[in-house]
Amino acid sequence: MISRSELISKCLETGRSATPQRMSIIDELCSSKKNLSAYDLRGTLKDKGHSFNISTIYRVLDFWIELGVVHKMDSSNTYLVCNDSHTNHFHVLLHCTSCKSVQESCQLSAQLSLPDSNKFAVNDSQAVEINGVCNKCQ
Amino acid sequence: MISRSELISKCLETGRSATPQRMSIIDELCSSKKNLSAYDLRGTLKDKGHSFNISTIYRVLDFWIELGVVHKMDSSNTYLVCNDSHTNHFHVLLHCTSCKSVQESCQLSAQLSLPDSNKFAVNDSQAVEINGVCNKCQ
DNA sequence: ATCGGTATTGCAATAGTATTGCATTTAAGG
DNA sequence: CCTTAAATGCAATACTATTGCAATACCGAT
Repeated sequence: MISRSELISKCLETGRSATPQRMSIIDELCSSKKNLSAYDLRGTLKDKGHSFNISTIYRVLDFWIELGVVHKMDSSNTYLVCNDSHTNHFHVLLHCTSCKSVQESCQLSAQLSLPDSNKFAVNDSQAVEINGVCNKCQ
Repeated sequence: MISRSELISKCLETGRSATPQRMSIIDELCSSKKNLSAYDLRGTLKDKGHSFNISTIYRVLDFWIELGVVHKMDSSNTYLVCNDSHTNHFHVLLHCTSCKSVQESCQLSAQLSLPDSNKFAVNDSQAVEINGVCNKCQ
């Protein structure tokens, strides 16, 4: 998982501030075992004494997405911290529809980034979601 | 594009009815040049004299998704008719973030369906979305 | 044709997700 | 410090989706 100092470096590199809100929210998402919705995140943070407006949550999530640190799972409207070293900005997330876990597949990532390159320019820093059943649940 | 009689056959095969609502909604989606949201669909149908409750729209869309005829684009909450012959139920949709067009990539579909098979069982009849810029927009 | 049971749809309330404009506060360099 | 651009708070609103129950339609058996 990405470290706190790496997160701060990423902010500075792009000339953005590592504000308390941004750090609280990413810390919470980093320490969560599972992906969370914006409202989930607001709830758990509120329980810990940090009350943020929902618009702040969304804006901060968008901020970390821009920096390539967070991915949104569109099929469930949840967010998760990208768990690799960010050398490859195209990720495949295997979402288990039974236990709801999400794992990244490096194998698939590598294959997907190559084909069709001259016909369709794949955007950076995106994640595709594939639904299925993980080996534990099979 | 799938024909009206094929659609009806699919209903009968699975013991479901091809009701007027189901046929109107799929007809509208078939004739649309682009993917539509549930509320878009309700709006265009209303303009043509068919007023359906929004819950009916959602239920009918779910019905066609179950039959593998419609895909949902989770990143934009829109729906589109699957434009191939349904021999392969795993589709990759290339979504142009510039012109919003969606095209299916058979090349990618074939690759994605194979790897990791013993570790992660990919669900049938799903579509993955990849954002990028199509060759027209480049 | 009619009946009866199941599937489907309508209704409208409600839940869940996300954005907006503007006021206020904070961060960070000079 | 002071300035100003960036970030956040607020709260209204828009957009997306689901629910429970009543009403209606479909369809096979009679």
